[in-house]
Amino acid sequence: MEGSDPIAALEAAVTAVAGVPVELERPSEARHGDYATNVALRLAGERRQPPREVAAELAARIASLDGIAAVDVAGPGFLNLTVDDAWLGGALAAVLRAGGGFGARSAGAPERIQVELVSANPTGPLTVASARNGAYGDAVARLLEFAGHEVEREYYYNDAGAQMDLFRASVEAVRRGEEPPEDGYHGAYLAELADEPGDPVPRMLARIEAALERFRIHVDTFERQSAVEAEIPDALAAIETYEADGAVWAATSAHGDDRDRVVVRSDGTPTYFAADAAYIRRKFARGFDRLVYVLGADHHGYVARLAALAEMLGKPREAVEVLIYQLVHLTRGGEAAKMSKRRGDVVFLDDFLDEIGVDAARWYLLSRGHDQTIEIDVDLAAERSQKNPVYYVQYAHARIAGVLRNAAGSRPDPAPGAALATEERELVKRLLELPAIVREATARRGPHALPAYSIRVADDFHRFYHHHRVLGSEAEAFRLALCAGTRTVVAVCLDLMGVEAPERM
RNA sequence: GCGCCCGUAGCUCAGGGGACAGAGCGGCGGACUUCUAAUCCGCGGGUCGGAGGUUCGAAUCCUCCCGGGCGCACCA
Repeated sequence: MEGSDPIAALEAAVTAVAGVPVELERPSEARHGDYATNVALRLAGERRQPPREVAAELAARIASLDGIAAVDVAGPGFLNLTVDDAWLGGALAAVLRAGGGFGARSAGAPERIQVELVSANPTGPLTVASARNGAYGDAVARLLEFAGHEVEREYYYNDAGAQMDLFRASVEAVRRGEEPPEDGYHGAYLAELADEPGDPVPRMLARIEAALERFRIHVDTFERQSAVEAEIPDALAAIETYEADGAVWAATSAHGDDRDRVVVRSDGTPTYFAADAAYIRRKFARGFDRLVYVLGADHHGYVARLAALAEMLGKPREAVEVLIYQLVHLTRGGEAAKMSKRRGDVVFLDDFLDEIGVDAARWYLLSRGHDQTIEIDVDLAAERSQKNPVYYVQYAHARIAGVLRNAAGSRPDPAPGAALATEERELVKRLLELPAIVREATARRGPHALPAYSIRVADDFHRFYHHHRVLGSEAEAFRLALCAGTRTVVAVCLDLMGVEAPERM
């Protein structure tokens, strides 16, 4: 792993000198060197020595490390390291050797992980709210796979129960030429479902699956609520329950929940939470080490009760991970667009994709932290699609692909033949950030770091490209290697986001 | 009332203990005999919601307050 992460290797070398873990960061200012660490400031306290004194002592020893051109003590006691060109060349060689696996396999102990995503009931087409769930959940799944875990994507849906009865009744009403029930479903899609005979639910589900595939989300397994409900008695026997007020309760408050939850109503019917219990038990029985739920902010109350269920089933509560994303607010022409499925004025995923495209849609939905609500003016997103930064990044990839096509026959060589220019050094250093970016994005379940980082990569590449000729220059071999490394890094980022890396634009 | 999330540039948002706070869009002004100008370069733009606290050092951590979003079912 460290063999393909030059930064981690350098950090390990400096750590060996300092005696405590060292993290290198990239200073915002060029005069602060290539990499900086505050380790001397941290050590000063425990050594009861002035920080700059500690720094000076460490600097002398770090300066003799392989690849270090200079070490400066700055400010209150920062150590600013400058690496030499040969080190950067070696690092670039490591990127090229790793190829599409650069930054991958960071998981110490690979797990079997299930990511449950979208799980919208098939009572209508997917909306943009589900699109955020899907884009986010799928990106997290891709990150986990990239880290080396075995990941399965699952979609859970209701195929029986009151809402589905109402949905079927709404379709039936349309077939009879009547208005759907007052509290039923009303979209134009009902007419299409009514045109064909039989149960509309499987066809609605097929349409949803097709929309997800178009959105580049492949669901491995679909789980039906009716199948899960059949296992409710077994699940209730496996957890702590008691009777009170004529109902059966699960003792979730003993496991971190605010209160206990009813699992069987006083009329004898099980609650939705009873199905949750059966479902989570079934998931564990299928052999997953970790269960990831991707849920909207309106479900944040589930976190405690699902963890409680895991504990009651004898699993560590950390084995259930509930990822909460904030809601998507859509506006159209300044007016808030309604998101209820029972109204006709919703924005469906397919329409959204028609307007702004799959790449821009995925990029846009992933660009914000999942803890942040998103506001999208649908008209604006469509109108300004050319200005979406996704094209800026894709263009970098296409540009490189073009150069490499034209360079056919010419051999890349990551060893610098001459002193590297500023733009070349900056670009190499940028590429080397990928493993840390990916590790952190994975650990924090925050794929929004990827678009932010890939913009910086594209930025550094476009600047390099503008200032330096690749083909026919004296530095052609090195620059071709730099182009190849950049293409790899951009392609890895785009793939983790589910965005295409085009060869031409 | 209780719980979760969020207040950073005109707008949409990054940054989640370090050195003068960033990007995109929008505004203004420049650059193509060129491997792709979907590019590059420059200018302007900020009480990081407010007040305390911890720290050598706070947009970042803690407390309180203000403002916004979302939840607090024997619904699904």
